[in-house]
Amino acid sequence: MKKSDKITWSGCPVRYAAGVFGDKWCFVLLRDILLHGKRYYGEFAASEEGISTNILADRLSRLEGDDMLTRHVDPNKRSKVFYLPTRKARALLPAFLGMMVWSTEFDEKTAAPASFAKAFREDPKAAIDWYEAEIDRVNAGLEHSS
Amino acid sequence: MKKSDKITWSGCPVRYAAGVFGDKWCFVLLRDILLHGKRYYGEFAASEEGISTNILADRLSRLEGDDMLTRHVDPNKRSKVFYLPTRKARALLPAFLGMMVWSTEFDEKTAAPASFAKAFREDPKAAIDWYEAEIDRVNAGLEHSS
DNA sequence: ATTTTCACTTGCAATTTGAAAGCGCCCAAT
DNA sequence: ATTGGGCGCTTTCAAATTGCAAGTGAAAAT
Repeated sequence: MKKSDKITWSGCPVRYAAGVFGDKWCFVLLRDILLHGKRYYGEFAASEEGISTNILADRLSRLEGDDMLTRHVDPNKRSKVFYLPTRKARALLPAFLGMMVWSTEFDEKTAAPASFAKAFREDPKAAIDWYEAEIDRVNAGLEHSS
Repeated sequence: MKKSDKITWSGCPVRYAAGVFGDKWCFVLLRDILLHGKRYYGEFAASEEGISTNILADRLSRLEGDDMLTRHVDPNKRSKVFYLPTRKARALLPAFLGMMVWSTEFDEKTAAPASFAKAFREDPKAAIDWYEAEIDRVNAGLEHSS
């Protein structure tokens, strides 16, 4: 029985969000996909945080099961696999960027430039659109695939 | 050694956020404080999700250590304890409400009314201000205390 | 004085995590 | 045709975390 099977919580939006990505590694994976343009299993495995492969595989399949990612075998090199964010995952961008703004304000060691928070606060929609376009750009080379 | 001691991750805003509240129970506690007006230990312990008291105590002290909450003995009844959200915790409201909007869109079993998401999307600032005012109102009766 | 309330703490079994090794598939080179 | 890597997981097992239940000690109520 997987952890997610036990979470039968339903109704409360915060519980729902916690069930889907209220977990250190899901957080990091979604960041890599939504903000860092990563798509391949190997790219996730190589992340700075050093996720171990058993956890990585578990979280990827959980996110797939939650309709956040779709799994694809690379048609050009069928031993490689990539994951694309669904519309549902992409819709998290505003909340994710909101968290980033929060971190840049309260983490004294933040690596994010102040200009990011400023830009987001002045025109959130423009900032979101910029990241959306990035996601499209990264996906473009992949989404003709099975 | 506590879990938070090991997370020496610094720099990345998403990692920072994950370190502070990227955990099911921290999520739920912050929801109770920011959105449900809960302040007392006993109120958290009685939450629908059934957090066990050892975990509750651990998360409360972690959040206190992360400067999200301050702990206070109730001066009117010194065997009771309450926790107040700091400015840092309150600053999470926009991101939290953003997550709620996301959940109401993608959780088919959501209990949140569609009107909430609609209101937030039409005027995020007004929605945030409404919750801020609620927090002030709940705090008002408590914050003269030690 | 005694019991009850309340905020934790402790003990312990069960679950989850994480580092490392293993496995099977695909592809490239020989 | 065979071999050797690269790659995406899966397995193993010890260590860390969780969660239930019971316990503790201070403060209130009786």
